[in-house]
Amino acid sequence: MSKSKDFLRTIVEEDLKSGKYKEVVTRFPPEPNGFPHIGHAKSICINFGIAKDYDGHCNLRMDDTNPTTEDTKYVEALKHAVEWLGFNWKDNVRFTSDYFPQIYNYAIELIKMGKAYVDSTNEEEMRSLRGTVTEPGRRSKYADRSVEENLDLFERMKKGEFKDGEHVLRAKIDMSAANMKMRDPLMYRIRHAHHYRAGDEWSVYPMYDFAHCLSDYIEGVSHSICTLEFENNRDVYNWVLDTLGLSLRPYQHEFARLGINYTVMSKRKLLELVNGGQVNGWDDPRMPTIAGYSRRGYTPESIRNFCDQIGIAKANSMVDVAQLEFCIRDDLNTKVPRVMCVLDPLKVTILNYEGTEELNASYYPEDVPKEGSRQIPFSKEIYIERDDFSENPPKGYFRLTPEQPVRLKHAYIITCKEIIKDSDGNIVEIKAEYSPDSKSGQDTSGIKVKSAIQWVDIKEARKVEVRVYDRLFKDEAPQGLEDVNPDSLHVIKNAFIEPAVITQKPDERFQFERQGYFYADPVDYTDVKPVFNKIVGLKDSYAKKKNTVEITPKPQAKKVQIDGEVVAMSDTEQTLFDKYTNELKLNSEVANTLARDEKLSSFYEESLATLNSPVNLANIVSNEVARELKEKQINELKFNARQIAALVKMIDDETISNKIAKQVFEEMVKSGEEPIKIVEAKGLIQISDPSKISPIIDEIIEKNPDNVTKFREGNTKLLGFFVGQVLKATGGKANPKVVNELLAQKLK
RNA sequence: UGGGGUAUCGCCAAGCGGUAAGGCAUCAGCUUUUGGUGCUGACAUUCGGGGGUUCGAAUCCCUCUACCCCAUCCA
Repeated sequence: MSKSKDFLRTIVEEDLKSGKYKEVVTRFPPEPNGFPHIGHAKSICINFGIAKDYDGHCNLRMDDTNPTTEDTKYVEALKHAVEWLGFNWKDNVRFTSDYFPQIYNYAIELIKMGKAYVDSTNEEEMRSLRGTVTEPGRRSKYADRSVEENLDLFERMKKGEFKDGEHVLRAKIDMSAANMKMRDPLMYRIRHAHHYRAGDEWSVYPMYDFAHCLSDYIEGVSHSICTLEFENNRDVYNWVLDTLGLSLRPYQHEFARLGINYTVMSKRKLLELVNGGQVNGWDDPRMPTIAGYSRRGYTPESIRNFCDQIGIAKANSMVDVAQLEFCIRDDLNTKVPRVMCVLDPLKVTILNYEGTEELNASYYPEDVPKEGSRQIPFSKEIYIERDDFSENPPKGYFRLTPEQPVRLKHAYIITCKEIIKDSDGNIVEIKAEYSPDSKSGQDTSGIKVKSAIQWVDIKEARKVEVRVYDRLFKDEAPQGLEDVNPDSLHVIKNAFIEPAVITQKPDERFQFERQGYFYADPVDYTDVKPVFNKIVGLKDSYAKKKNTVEITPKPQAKKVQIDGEVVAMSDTEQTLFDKYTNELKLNSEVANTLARDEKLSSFYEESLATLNSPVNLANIVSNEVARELKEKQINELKFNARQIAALVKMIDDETISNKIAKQVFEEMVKSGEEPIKIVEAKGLIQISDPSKISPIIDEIIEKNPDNVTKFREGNTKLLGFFVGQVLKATGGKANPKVVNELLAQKLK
């Protein structure tokens, strides 16, 4: 649990601490128009996870405002996905469609306020009136309709008096807004369609932008978490709630959606796979759907863990599928029984063995703290994996060869005596001999083997079907069907497994020793015809080494960045720039910053009138003041130019250090207090007396012997560490220049 | 092109002016009757590029670049 907090949890914590909300309420709000995939899992883990972490609650809400795409079967799949992942929603499942009456009333309220109007422009014209990203839009002629007319029209829209598309209800915001979403967004459209839940009651349906924020509000949601593509919609979200005067309301926060390499996540592309027959339905074990992972054998824990590991941020990213595979291996490693299964059988006859015996074997290796064992039948004729014998072994081969004995796991050591081939030269059988005194657990043979391999007794083994999956796409960032891997499914009809797996059924998931993790297919498995899905292979450093092709070292060409052209200065800016560099001796960068920004230059000039310290003044104005002026006007600032001059005066006098000056500045930004008062009140006067600083340094040096050694060994960047420690100990008041000098002497 | 975002190791990702966390992947070594697991170690003199401010910058300022989102009566 030492994991650092993500930005959402940081926000939630702050909001709880500040008392903005008493309780955190989140929601998972999918539209029930498709099957949930692992991207939904991320969202589920975030929303339910945050609610759980802060003792709040999370609702499951179907965002079902579009009657033409939604269906009950998706509602069920979504509910099941949340449950499968191990989360509980508060009370019943919510439906935006249940809020239709309330949402409708809010629309009426907006009309009455003159903030919404019925527009009867056709679709095409509306698009052209909306303008483009660079050109402002124009309002339609219907925007001036009276409140009464709007009310009347809207009611008749609801009653079903108009055809689809004849009218819409729009918010009256700003047709020239830079944010396209704010150009009088649509709030209602006419849809004469049957809603899977609301039936035929409604002829008008609210749009996402209107319904979502209100649904969040109605449910008392505090943190409305969604993906990055809704960033632009946030302004509408806020506009609706603010205009309606709804207080104690939710705020929207966005995170980056999940991408995994060799995988597609879009509903449309997933649907193409299903419809195109590339996979066998939504729950095909190769699909990145919850149903697919579940059928494949992934555990809810592993998916949750994965969502935890990848973190939450705002950068678009592509997670390596290896991270997911690690999670399922990691989970199953400590849980699942080990059994023996031969996928590609090669017959071995043990010439010197007669009769049969039962070998006792634990289901779990020593490092897994679980109990349980079974009997494994053993006799003269067994199967081993074809891969585990090599007539002409490559270097570093640990398994059975004509010269090299091998242990049969849980049984005896065997040695190859004869290789039987068919007329084509294919190996069909191995004749071997066993060492009677090499029995597992009581080996006195003294024979050293390099490896222990899995095997099954031919007579007692059960035939099983094993489905081995490879990644669905051959491209790391697949675009569509053209990138599908044609060999993503291998069905092995004649694999052989030890009988206890079928008769004892110690679990549903197994590790087939040395091969990977497998899952009894929940749909097709029967005792008569057992079917197993391969969940994931074991890590295989031998196969990896073998397959290592000399990858041509990429040319590592350091990417050259081309600098764009800087906009030329205007004449006035140029004059100012010249004055700053020539008369005031500012460096060109600072002069440039100041000269190009009218707010900054005027602020600077004003401060200069009070104090003749052009360079220091310029520095603080072009750096610190610039930050405050980015989104504000000068008259919105709590401090003024005279106060900045007073602050700089103290730096010039060496009353305070630059570091303290920044601290004082922060305070001025917040309170507008006089800098001198702040310095006095907080006792921030700089300590430059070496005799006061010296003992503190001694103490720090004494407390950090390791770092002192490292420093003396040449790790000079540690000087910063020591300076930091001393400054921390003095509340930032020590004169850093003095500290540096002293430190350099003492650490020598 | 206006606006809104984002850039830290091969892939994720912390970091909020004072020693560049952690996970995955990779590579070594030890352990091992799974070429698994476990353990140990290695793996960013540097944070998209360039400048500036500072004793000190991934963090503050300026500037450039690249990528993502927005002009559905979808969500």
